[in-house]
Amino acid sequence: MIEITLLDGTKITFNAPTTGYEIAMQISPKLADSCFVVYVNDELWDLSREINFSCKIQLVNNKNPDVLLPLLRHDMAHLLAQATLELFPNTKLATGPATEHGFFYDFLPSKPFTEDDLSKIETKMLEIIDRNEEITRTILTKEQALEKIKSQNEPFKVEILEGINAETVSFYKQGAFEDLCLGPHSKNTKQIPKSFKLTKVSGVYWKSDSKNPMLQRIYGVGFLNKKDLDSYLSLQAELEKYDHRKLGKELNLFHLQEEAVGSVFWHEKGWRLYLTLEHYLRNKLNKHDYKEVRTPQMIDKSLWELSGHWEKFRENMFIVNSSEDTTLAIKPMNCPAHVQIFKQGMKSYKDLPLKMAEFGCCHRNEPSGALHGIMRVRSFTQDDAHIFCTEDQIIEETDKFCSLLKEIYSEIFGEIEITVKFSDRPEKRAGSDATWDKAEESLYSAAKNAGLDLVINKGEGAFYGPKLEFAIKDSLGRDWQLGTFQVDFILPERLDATYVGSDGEKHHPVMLHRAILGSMERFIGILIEHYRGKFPLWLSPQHLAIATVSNKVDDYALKINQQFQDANIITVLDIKSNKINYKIRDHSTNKMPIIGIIGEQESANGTITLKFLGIENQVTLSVEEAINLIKKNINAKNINIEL
RNA sequence: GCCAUCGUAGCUCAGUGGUAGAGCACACCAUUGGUAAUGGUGGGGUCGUAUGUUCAACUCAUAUCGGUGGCACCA
Repeated sequence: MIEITLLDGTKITFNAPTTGYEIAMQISPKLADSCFVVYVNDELWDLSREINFSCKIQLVNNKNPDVLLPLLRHDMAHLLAQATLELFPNTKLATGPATEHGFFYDFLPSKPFTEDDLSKIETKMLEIIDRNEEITRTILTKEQALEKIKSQNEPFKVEILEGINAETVSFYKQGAFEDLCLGPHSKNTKQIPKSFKLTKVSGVYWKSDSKNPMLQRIYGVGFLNKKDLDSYLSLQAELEKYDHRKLGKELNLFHLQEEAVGSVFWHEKGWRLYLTLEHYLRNKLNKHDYKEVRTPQMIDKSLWELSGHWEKFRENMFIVNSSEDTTLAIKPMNCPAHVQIFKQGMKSYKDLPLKMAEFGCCHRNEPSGALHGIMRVRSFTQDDAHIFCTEDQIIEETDKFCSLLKEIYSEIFGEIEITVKFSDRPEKRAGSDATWDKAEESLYSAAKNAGLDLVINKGEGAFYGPKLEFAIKDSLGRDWQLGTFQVDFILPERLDATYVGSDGEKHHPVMLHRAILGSMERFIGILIEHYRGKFPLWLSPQHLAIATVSNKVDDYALKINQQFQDANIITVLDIKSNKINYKIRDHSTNKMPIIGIIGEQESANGTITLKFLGIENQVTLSVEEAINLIKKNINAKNINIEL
């Protein structure tokens, strides 16, 4: 006898093996119809799979969207593969899982898929849903499965199967399409909602390895219903408006052009933003014992050979042959140069920790496909610093860094979601296990101590030490690394940096590589998207537009413009002969935080009317009051204007 | 670098095998108007670049450069 316990504790008994579907039918045919899969003792099973033991079950229908959605997306992936094979029979299959918003399937097509093919495939997918094909599961031994797949001439499936460590494997079949798959799946194709859309086609390397042949991946997005799909699609369209490349052009912050691929032309407004950030950061560094330096842009090859970069990083370095016997490299990073400064003169343990900072301009010859607006460029400036310290100082320095970073991020962003990854020892590494134990432990506990939620990134550390990576999502959900903190036991030794310890002996210091913003370019890109171009007053490249109602008050406007400028307020004087309506629209669309309106009333009273971006109320103040109000908000780094 | 895709005026975009068009922006003229576009006139493009097919190429083909979406890369 089989006893089935339902979620509410109800027990149903069967004399023979049953299925999820039969159980649901016993409760009500309507329920059975609405269900997709069933939890059997916390494992998801197909409804048609035989249950031959007593267990706890939970039927899954669209009241369990978190469980159902990934399952349906997996159904959609199979549907995609089936449709593609029907249209292009010579296509070879790789894999096709569900993703965060949909699904994909990887194929080796006989002729490359183009975007035009997507709509054909999509139509075929809808057709298969209407055919209402039963989805069935069969179990084969590994040998049987291998024979089957080989007869189907599916080389990638063979490779997948060979990598599976199990005696039996499952296949799922719908119509003529059959796929090696763990499952579970819905009962039939009719159950798959028609709320999906094929979005893009991309080349992908088999097993994500660029040495392998390139397959083609077809991506789709999929949701429980049409409404969810539509709201996802319109949200994506909305978010595109906040792309930093679009806003950078619209707000006249910077541009890129093909004669300088991967390098930014900063326009006046973008550069003002850059300088504001740099100035802000420099003040922070001064308050935290950092010493700012400046190192050469081009350094002889011999130093890069010593540091190991010539061997490991040469592909990405720009090389300059300045004469027949001299080869210089434009620096791709600042660390070796900072070590050179450290090495000047004799250092004592009393000099440690020594924090050397540089707004270091680096060049890396990134692959063309990696470039992305100002977020990934070939010429960029790191807010770099290296902390030379003893092993015993790692914990405290990590702690100080984390709290400084948190302070800076919260001042700049206000509320923002940041993920912190902790990358520990990779397989290939330098240094002893004892050293790694110590480095990982100190970094981990210090980060925890600073209140950071850590995601463990197993084996992803640098070869010279563990690291913390601070990452953020852009407006379209892409992840970007900002800050970083890395423990390095290797470079000081390689470049022979030493200090004299209290024992009178020479020792190699530990080097902590750290950046808070990461690169100025990427950070500004993130900042543009985060604020959607509407920067807080203190970061805004311009503070106040002085707009006249008519040319009768030009003289007054000129006079007070000078007063604001004398108070270090960045103004734009607009005495053009446009109507005030036009001027307000113009400055508002350009995200000017404050518009100062000057008409005959203001001129007569020695006042200015301030209108704040996104705020209904406006105020009329004396020029002096207005200056104080603006200065107050700038100095307080308020995210929103406080009147 | 790889797969797909795109490249027309400063910007956003339309367009056709017979050497191009709109709106905004810009210039000039008129208007001096109090809270998100005042009206008129005008200038501006060898249609990314090169080669080819053709009587004729912005349109078709090939190559190349650059952008975009992914993949790989980001020590």
